[in-house]
This record gives sequence, structure tokens and C-alpha cells, in this order.
Amino acid sequence: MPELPEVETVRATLAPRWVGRGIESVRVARADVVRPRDAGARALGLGSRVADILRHGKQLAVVFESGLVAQVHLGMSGQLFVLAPGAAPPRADHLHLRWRLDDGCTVCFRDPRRFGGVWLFDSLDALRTQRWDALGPDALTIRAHDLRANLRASARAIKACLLDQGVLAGVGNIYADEALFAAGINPHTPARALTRDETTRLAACVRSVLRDAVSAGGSSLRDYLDAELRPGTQQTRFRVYGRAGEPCTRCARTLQGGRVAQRTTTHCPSCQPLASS
DNA sequence: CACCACCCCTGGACGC
DNA sequence: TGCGTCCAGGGGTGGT
Repeated sequence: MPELPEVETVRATLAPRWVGRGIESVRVARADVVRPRDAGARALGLGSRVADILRHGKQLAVVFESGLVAQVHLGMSGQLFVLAPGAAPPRADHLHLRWRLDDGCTVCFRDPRRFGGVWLFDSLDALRTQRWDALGPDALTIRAHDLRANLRASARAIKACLLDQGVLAGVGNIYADEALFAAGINPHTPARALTRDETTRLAACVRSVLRDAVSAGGSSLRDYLDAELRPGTQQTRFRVYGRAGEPCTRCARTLQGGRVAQRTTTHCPSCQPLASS
């Protein structure tokens, strides 16, 4: 379940190990995780160096000095990590892609559920116009004005809007519930019913919930590990996610579970009342 | 156009 | 123990 904080942690731990390094070989164990499937090794950086690793929302972009770009989605269970020379990965299965670097290290892409993958682009410009332009502003720095503009007069539940990457890029199910709890907003509230103050508060809560999670190295529930194979610790600090039936940490009332936009949703009936007033 | 249901996939939890 | 079933969810697609 990598969301923005996990992807940002992967970026931050991967960059010092990969940026500036040449790519000596690329091994594709499962061709269908790469799109287009028949792209050659050069499109995956062979013979070039990594110039930069960028992130927008939950997506990463590995920019090669050749100008080519590999966009990586971690999906649900994707991992991107570095192995020192001779080191063995924690698990050898589902290792779809390996980049051998000029310092002997190997960068591995592992993704058991294969909701993730690698998309290849001719340039950063192509990635932007074909992909990133359709995403909303990055959630880590979302401003109230932009959030309000993108919610507009939508009748959808606010939680569905937060999960929509075109509205806001980077929030997934965990941090949507956490941000709504922090803001005291009921997840079912139609977006257009939010007051100006509520939207402003929500934008601030999205930023702070994500910032806190980034500083904890993200949340590790099942598969998530950073590029150094370390788990995050934010999962111990969830206030609502995965806690339906347990007491609210603020008011002790029982947290209520449900579903919004096909996603398991937990909220506090007292701290997040439906009738916003 | 806006929105929603469905589907992709695997591992882990749970019931029998 | 082992087997079947359900569930987790990011994001694309196709239907309403």
C-alpha cells in the first residue's frame, strides 16, 4: 500500500545509491511489468547514468542522462531496493527487474501482486504531458486554494475526492482516513458541502499527516520497505485506519467502519459528525 | 461529463 | 495440516 509517504521514503533512500551511477546491465525477468513490453534495455537506462529520481504523488520517475525516463509505479506491493555486491534479497521471488550498477550494487524492482510496473518515456516532457499533467497537485504541498479549486462543486463524498489522483496526487486509503480524522470531517460529506474553513483545515491536515508519515519513514503493513530494506514506523500511530470497533484516541467512542468509494473506511462518529455545522 | 462498479493480482488471515 | 474463501487496494476501463 505505498502512498505518498512510502514512495517519498523510497525516493529519498534510493537517490543517494542510484543517482550518478552508470547502468552496466539490465535484467528483465518478467517482461509484462515493463510498458511498452518490447522496449529495449536502453530504454531502461542501459549504457547511461541516472541523472535524477523525481516523485509526483505516488509515482517515481528515474531520469537517465540519455534523456530517457522510466516511470515506476509501486502499485499495491511494489518494492524498489538496493543490494550491495553479493548481498541476497530478503526474498528471491517476484523479482521482475534488476539494474546492475557500476559500483557492483543492484537495484531491484519486486512486486508480488503486479499492480505496479515501469512505464518508459522518451523524455521528461513526454512523461509530463502524457501522465503527470493529468494528476492534481502533489499532496505533500497542497494549498487550500488549489484543493478548493479541484473539489469545485463536486457532489462526491470528500473521501472519494481525496483518493482521486486527478484532484490531489499521493493520498491513498490510509492517509485519506487519517487526514479526515485530523480535520474532523466525515468521509461521506459531499465535497461541495464543505465550508471554506473546512477545506482550508483539510488541506493543512493532509499536509501534516503526510509530513509526519514521511518523517517516520512511511507505514509498513505488509510488504513495504524502503530502498535500504528498512520498514517504516508510522503504522503504530494510526488514529483511525484499521481501528474500526476500537475506541477513538480523542473521545473514546467506538470507531465506526464502513465503505466509501469501494474502500474500507473508518471514522469517529463524534469527532467527525456528518452534519457539518 | 460525472461518477461508479468492476477488474487486475497475490499473500495472508480465517474457518472448517 | 491443509484446503477453500475472503479480503486488502491503486488505478485503468467500460458502463450508467
